Amino acid sequence: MATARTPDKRPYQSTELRQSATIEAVVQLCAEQDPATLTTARIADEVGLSQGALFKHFPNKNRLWESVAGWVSGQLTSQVFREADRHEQADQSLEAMFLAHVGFISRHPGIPRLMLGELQKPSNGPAKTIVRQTLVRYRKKVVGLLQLGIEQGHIAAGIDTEAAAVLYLGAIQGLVVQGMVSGEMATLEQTAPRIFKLYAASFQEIPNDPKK
Amino acid sequence: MATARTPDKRPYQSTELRQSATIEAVVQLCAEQDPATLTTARIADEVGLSQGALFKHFPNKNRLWESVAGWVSGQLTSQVFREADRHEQADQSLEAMFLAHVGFISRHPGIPRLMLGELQKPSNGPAKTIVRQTLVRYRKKVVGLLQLGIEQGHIAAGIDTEAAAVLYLGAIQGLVVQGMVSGEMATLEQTAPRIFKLYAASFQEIPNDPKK
DNA sequence: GGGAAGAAAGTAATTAATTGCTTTATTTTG
DNA sequence: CAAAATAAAGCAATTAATTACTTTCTTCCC
Repeated sequence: MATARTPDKRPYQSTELRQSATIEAVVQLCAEQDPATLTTARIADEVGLSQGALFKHFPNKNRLWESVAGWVSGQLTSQVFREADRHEQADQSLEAMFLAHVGFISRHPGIPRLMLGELQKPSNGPAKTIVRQTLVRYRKKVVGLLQLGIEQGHIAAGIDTEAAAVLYLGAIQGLVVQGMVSGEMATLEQTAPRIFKLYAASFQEIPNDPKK
Repeated sequence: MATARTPDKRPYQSTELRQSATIEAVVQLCAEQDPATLTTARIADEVGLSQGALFKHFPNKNRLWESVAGWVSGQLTSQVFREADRHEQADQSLEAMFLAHVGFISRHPGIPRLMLGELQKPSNGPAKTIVRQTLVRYRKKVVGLLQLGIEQGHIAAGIDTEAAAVLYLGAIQGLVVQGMVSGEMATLEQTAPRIFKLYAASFQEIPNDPKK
């Protein structure tokens, strides 16, 4: 008798599709809610399922968080690193990475909350490990680019590359926190170039050589 | 018959003393536990009270968090700003602030978790407002010092002071996140000078004037 | 001063609500 | 109709807050 209540949405979907839809729903929800307070009921509601149905696609909540962390790590790494590989000069790669990273966050405002929330957990669960390894890999990439830039002669030779990598990630962090304080995550991309320009000034090869 | 079990501790204490003891216990606990998972029972246990007794001194949990946020704000502001006022040159003030801030965090490793945790909450409760206002005031202080430094001739004139203030806070953020990733909050003070040196290079007045 | 009177501070037990997760029942599909 | 997927109800555990009651400290009056 009663036909489908949501006509355009197929009521039954494969576990694979439900999983990716759930992960994206979590990322979406984190943009407006503290991840720690996210209940399975709220998540299920966002996907369009009942709370119990969620556990047909994920064995438990922890595994769901693990999947979310994996998705974030993969997306962030691929999108940012890809942008870096499109340039020859290391300093240009760094700038492209920076802007791509900020853009990614701007498109998914919940991700800083997600990653910071994981890092805050004292227990070394799988999700936290994924986030940590992602950051470690990211920092190594930055250090590598800085050293390449030194070899290319575009970055000052005597620079503290480890510190510069920390400051690089810190610049993004500061931008994000500033966005959280002001409540406007939308204007991030607007401010990002100004921050990077200043950051780059800290290791720029000073063209004070008036040999000619 | 049985005398006091803890001889040197008076069993009954004033609400005022219990309040400050509770606040410090929370700050202490945040160093090893996610603030969101802190229960009133755990806090009461740390203070040495029963769970119910806590509500003799705080009307509810929210007000307790509000008090904690106020304490953190006051301590951070007074300790860091005091250090800044001990120098004449603005660039020296900035460095002293930076190191004092890192030292304060190093002494209370739970505070970044506390502040970030509050900022992550979407609701604009009193505690979040306190944290936000503290950061806003902090940033204005940094901007003011940067402008003073420009007037004094120790900081490059054409600098983007707003961006430099964001990068200043970002440098601390990056240091903290780096500490959380590596799990060692103790080595913060050791790395801090390297980060600040690099940061300062981004706006240093370039002594490229070989007039003599 | 000393001793009731009462305020303040403590405990243990209980409450209502919420949580992650499980189980039962219903519906849809091939 | 049977298998598979979903929805709904239920469960054990945990939470902040309240209760009823006891113990300690303070105060005030004769």
